[in-house]
Amino acid sequence: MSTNHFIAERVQQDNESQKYGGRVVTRFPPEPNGYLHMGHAKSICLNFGLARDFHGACHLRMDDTNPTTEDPEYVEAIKRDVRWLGFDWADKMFYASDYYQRLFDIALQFIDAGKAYVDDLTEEQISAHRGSVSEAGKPSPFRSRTPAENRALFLEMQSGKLAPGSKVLRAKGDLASPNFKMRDPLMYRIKNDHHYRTGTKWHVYPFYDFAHCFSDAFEGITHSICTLEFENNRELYDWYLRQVPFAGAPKAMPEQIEFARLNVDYTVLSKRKLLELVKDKHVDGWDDPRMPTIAGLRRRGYTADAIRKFCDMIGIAKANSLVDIGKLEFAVREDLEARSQRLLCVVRPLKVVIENWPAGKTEEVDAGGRKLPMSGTLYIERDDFDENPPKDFHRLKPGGEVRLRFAYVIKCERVVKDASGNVSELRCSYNPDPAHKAKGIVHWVSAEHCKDVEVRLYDRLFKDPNPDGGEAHFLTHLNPKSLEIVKAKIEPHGLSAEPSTHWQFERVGYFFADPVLSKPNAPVFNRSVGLKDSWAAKKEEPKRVEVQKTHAKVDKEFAPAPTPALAAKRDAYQKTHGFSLEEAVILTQDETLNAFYESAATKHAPAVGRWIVNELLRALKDRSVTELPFKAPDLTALIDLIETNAISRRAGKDVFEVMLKDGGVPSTIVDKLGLRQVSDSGAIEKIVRDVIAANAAQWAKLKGGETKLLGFFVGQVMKASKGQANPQLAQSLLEKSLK
RNA sequence: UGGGGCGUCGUCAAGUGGUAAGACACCGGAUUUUGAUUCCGGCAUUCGAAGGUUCGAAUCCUUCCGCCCCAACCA
Repeated sequence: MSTNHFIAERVQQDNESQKYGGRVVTRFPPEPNGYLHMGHAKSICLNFGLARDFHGACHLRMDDTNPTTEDPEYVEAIKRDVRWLGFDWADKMFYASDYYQRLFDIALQFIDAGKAYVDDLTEEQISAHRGSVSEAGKPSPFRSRTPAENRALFLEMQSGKLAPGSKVLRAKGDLASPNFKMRDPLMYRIKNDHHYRTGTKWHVYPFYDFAHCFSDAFEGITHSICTLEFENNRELYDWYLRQVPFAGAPKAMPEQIEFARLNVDYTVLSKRKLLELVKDKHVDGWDDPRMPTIAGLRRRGYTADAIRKFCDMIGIAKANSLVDIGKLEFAVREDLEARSQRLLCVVRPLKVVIENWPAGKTEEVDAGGRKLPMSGTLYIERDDFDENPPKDFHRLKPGGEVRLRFAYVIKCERVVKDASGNVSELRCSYNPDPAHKAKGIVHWVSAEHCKDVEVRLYDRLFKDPNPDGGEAHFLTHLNPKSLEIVKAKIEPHGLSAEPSTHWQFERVGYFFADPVLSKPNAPVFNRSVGLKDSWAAKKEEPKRVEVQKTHAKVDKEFAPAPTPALAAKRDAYQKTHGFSLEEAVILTQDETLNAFYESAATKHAPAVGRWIVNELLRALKDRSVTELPFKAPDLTALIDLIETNAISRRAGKDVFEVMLKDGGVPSTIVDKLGLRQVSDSGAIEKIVRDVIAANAAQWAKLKGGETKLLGFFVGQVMKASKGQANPQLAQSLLEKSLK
């Protein structure tokens, strides 16, 4: 797993700052309510990969807080799949259900502290009370119950005597928060179902948000990585943790980091949908080779190495994306290419009789180490013969020649057809000279010696690249031809294939001896993936739609100035200092910023204004200018240094960074940093010469006409001078040297 | 409509003011008794759009556009 993504970077930073004392603990937290799929593989590779690369640990935790949907079968499947993918959680196997008591105690703490209450509202009422995007939530009439009352009620919820849905425990959040997750989140619900691990001990079960953050904290997780849809939950994650005096909080609290979940075209990756496929028998179980589950891929013949390679290829980022399934297939082919023994197998046989073959003769031909029996009657692939072939067809055609792989060249003398006009047999002759050349090669088996074998040709489960995407239900996109079972003719050696072994059927694809369907001497082969077929691609007509980009011009809209006085200034600034409308708008958008500008603009007003618009705003983000460690006159002084050419603008930015961080007087900072603009052409000329010498190859390219390299050279000169050179001067000297 | 995110090649994805990485796909060409593999070469004058700041912008500022997520007693 490569570790150059933003999450690894965050972990690295935390290590450097010693936020967790150098500890790195991640976790993979599946809920045992279904089988793991490719999306989980991405998360597993990420979490275990991080732990490995940073010498930390990755916990495997069953996030089992819902007795209704969970099952021990899934726990076993999950463990098997993680292990198969090549990861080891050592002794770090955990269950959220083991934390029920601790979680319950924390809930009691919330209650006693007046931070949680038992609510009798119905589900619909709670929803209605939550408010909307434009209005705050309304408090539940039960929000003001006393801690004692809430405690008694919560204990009663746990007694088992209450009906599910009759009461919930809620945290007192912020009903006015723009984040719905904060509007009195639910902590516990009543469920009287049997739990697969705790049986009937519990009648209240914690919700995800409440259980997950504390589970992480209990285990000392440092980086709690989840998918994008939990971004809104992060505020609540942090909030819950801060409410309880806890080891590490708030400084070393686990941090939740989100990344984009995996989407792959021509398939679905949601446990709910996969469960539907299994339950409604659209596939043959969770490990059906058409399923994108780890178990399905494994049975299809995909390897753990290939899946890990695929996860490496797609990277980790925050943009929603739909990955081309071809990438997975590439990873699979690459891996299988190296590890598969070769076999000759004719999937759709066409009989070939070699008329000049000596009657009754069997010859053993050498096929790279193994022997292949050859006789006068053969099978070749139906697709390898075409009566009316397209241009560049290298295979068999009437009167044409083709080489039998590892054997002789044959020539098609006659085509035999059945009553309905279908080609039933080819009459051929062979050329006994093994050195005789032919353009194409074809695989074959001897009719007399070959064996019948069951081959399962799997194709993508859905016809549509994005079965989840459109209006239609995903099942309507099911590919009716996702499985074709054929009886193939295989060379005798093929029968010895042990279950779970990988093979390449030459010119056809990679196949896997099915671990459950195969019998001794009767393997069943699953097609893992076909060979890359550039001939098939060539036959298809090119289809490429040019997308015309539209360059629409947009008019800017600005909010009116907050006060008439500011509105007046807005006009005045444009007239007196030559500001554009948008610059004037920014400088008059609020009183404080405007006051800051006014008191800084005692000199070089346009430059001061532009600096505020383009530099200060970036540094400010959501802060106010009053929080800055320096005052308006300091900014004036900085601009003065730049405008009078005492320092370069580039150096001015460095000074500004220091001011932002520690405050201080610009001229003092300039002295401390040793920044004085170098406008002496002799000094710059020397730097220019050095830079040219050090980058001879690029210089040659620039001389050759790659003008964009000029910027690169200016940059190098700036760097060499520590930002002190006058860039215009540097550029003109470079241009002069160019001639 | 409030909030949280995200827009870089057909598809993923680096890039953090100084030459637009890499991979898949695609297109050549070489080698080949698998139209596979391997090898070599080509593939973003431009980063959602438009303006601006700067010697220099994918990166900083402004406005606009598009997509995803959030008002589950699921996780």
